[in-house]
Amino acid sequence: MKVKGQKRQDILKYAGILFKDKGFHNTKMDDIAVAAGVGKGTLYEYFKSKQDIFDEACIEYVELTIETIQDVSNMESTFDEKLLALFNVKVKMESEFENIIIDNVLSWKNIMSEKTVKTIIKKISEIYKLVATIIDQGKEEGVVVKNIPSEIIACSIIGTMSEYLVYNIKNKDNEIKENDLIIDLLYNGFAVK
Amino acid sequence: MKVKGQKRQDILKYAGILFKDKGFHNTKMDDIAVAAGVGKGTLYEYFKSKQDIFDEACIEYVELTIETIQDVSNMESTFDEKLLALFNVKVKMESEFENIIIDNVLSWKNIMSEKTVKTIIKKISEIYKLVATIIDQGKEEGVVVKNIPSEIIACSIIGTMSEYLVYNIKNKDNEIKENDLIIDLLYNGFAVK
Amino acid sequence: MKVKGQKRQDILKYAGILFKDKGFHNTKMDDIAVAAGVGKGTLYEYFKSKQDIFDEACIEYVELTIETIQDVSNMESTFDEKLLALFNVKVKMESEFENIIIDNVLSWKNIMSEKTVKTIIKKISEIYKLVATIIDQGKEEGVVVKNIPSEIIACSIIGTMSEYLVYNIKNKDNEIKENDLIIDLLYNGFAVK
Amino acid sequence: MKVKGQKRQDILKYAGILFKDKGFHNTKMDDIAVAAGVGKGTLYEYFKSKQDIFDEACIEYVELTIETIQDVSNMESTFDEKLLALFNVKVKMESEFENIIIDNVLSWKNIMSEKTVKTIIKKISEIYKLVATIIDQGKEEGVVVKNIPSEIIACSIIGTMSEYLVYNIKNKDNEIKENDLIIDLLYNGFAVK
DNA sequence: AATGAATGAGTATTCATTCAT
DNA sequence: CATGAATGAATACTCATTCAT
Repeated sequence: MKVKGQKRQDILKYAGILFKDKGFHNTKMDDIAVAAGVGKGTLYEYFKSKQDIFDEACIEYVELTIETIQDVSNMESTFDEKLLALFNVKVKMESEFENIIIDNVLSWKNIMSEKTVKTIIKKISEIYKLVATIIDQGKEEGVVVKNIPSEIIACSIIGTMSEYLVYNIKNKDNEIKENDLIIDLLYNGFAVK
Repeated sequence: MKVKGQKRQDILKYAGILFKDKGFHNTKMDDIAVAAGVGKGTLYEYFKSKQDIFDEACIEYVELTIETIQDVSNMESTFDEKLLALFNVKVKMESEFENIIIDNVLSWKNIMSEKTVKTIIKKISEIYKLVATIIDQGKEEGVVVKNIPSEIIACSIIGTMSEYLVYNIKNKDNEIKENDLIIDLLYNGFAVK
Repeated sequence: MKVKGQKRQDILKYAGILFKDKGFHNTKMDDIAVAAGVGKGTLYEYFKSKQDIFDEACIEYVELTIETIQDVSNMESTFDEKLLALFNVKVKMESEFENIIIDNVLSWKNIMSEKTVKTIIKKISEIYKLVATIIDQGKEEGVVVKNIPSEIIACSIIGTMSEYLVYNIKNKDNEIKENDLIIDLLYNGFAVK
Repeated sequence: MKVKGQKRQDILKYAGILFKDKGFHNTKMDDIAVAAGVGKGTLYEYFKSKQDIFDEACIEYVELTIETIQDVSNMESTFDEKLLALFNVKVKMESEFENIIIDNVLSWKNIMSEKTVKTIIKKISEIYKLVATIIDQGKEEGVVVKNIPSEIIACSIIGTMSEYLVYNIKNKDNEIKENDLIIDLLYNGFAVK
């Protein structure tokens, strides 16, 4: 079983798209083979099983997410700018793979192998840490309160972001601007001052 | 002295639990029959198909959620108390059926029938409206800012709640208290004043 | 298990109609119960099984056929008239129960019980004998050749009749008249004299 | 060195035998797979469904019948010889597949697909035409009367043949000889001259 | 006697996986 | 390396039969 190579990447890429569109059980090995432009037998040259492809595709996706957030984190920008970038990057991500993995690792535990679930949970905590890093920058810049742990703030940001995207599902293309109320809400909360 | 329709309710109840635990495709009709304590054929006396059971179980769950939130909304309490209740009620709900439905209506579109997806989307907007009603009360009480639409605030609350539960997944039994930082975050945001 | 009674007759009658219209396997016990206007359980008060109903209905039908031919045989008529009557009676019979039984006892052996097949084969030979009796009358009248056994002539008559009905399937209502070519054929054959 | 399509032919052949022996509903896909010496899944590589196999097997059989009769028609023989050949060929056919199809296209309409029924009815009319051609030859030879349409004479011949075979069911191997009474009957009828 | 709700044995079909070429 | 024809385990659903009322 080969572990590297362009063909392997192709399979993962097209399988990922199909899993996203049709779910695990409605995606057939035939579909994947056709989409990836290889013979059905070839899938088994690169992967042990359908399960295996699914697991790898999920990990692949999470890693892509991490890279994207890493990119945001690495930007030469203020906290404010990065927060906005995070929102808008998330929009793009969501529209590519929806939230079947990140938001549902736990519901999907019966599809992913135990081992992959663990891998992904670990990777998700990386995402939290990355977002927390960005928040730490905000604290250093003096725009974020210091008395709340960054990871809890990350919770609020990621959760609000996700929910807002569902709420706004129809206007997927809309970019979030810095003066959007949802941003104001994150910064200032809803309490009357 | 069985109540008429009791058997139907039993089937829905146990099917719901199984779907939640193992997903649609990994739940077999046999499993449901055994769990509900009826013969396999009996399932088809009450439901047209497995699909039908799934759809009804989902609707049932969403309706249960609505009722629960309705109860919170109907409480003779301040906004502050209701918000806390919402958090803690959500904890209990989640631990019973996770969020496979609400958060994923759109990803599940290939499992639920088109008709049921529409029904559920309508019902979810009821949830938003109910939460918005609670927020309106907060506005009347003068504790919630009036310049942000209640539904957007609902987004922030529901999203933060969901994410916080995932973050806190290991300590499921922990009740959220009024002085929890996550509540502070919702009220005041993370901006330095 | 009751063996007599109007309700039993009703069941047989409606079951016969359904078997004829839809075949054995496509006729459900539910259908029979509804058609006969009784409860499903009641069918089992009068019959051991679906198989049993089918067998009895077949026998019933063959007996009806025999009675009909008996009636023709008993007519106060010449051979010529009886032959014509036979043709036209057959038309009516066919249109009521097609030829699923008489013509196919052997093909249906897997549906009818062995015992019923034997019963019916015996009854069919009665039909042959009845037709032979009519032919004997023709011999006595001096219109039918005496050197061919009546049962072989019966073969020719019954076979030609059946096939002609299939050939003429579209004009079911057409009565065969004494000057029809098919009758001429039976009397005189196709050889040039 | 298997011929392309050989496996498909095998399936059809063995399915045909089973359908003939046990009927449509009593022939299981498992039976066909075992009889044809292939895996159950393989059946679905070559046919869409059980229905499809049945339909094709029926058509196959009718085509075989047509070919056989065509062969008789093509013989370099007199009408008398061909008529005899027809009788004896029919014996062999019958003993291989009985008459479940030809005689019953109409009763079977709920088993065969509508499309196949139409196909077969068309093919059966070919059989009539073929037999009529043979009769035409008889007319040319001056041994068959010219005032009766050949297709009606075909009716008489085919019907008498079928019925005689049922009558003679026990002595299947007996060949019909030119001086058999049944042949005399067809040529000269039963009328006293 | 009459019923019909409950049942579970029985079957067509699907699809991940194998392996000869 | 690559393939896809062949496979059979697995499963939703049907319907004759039973039996408590």
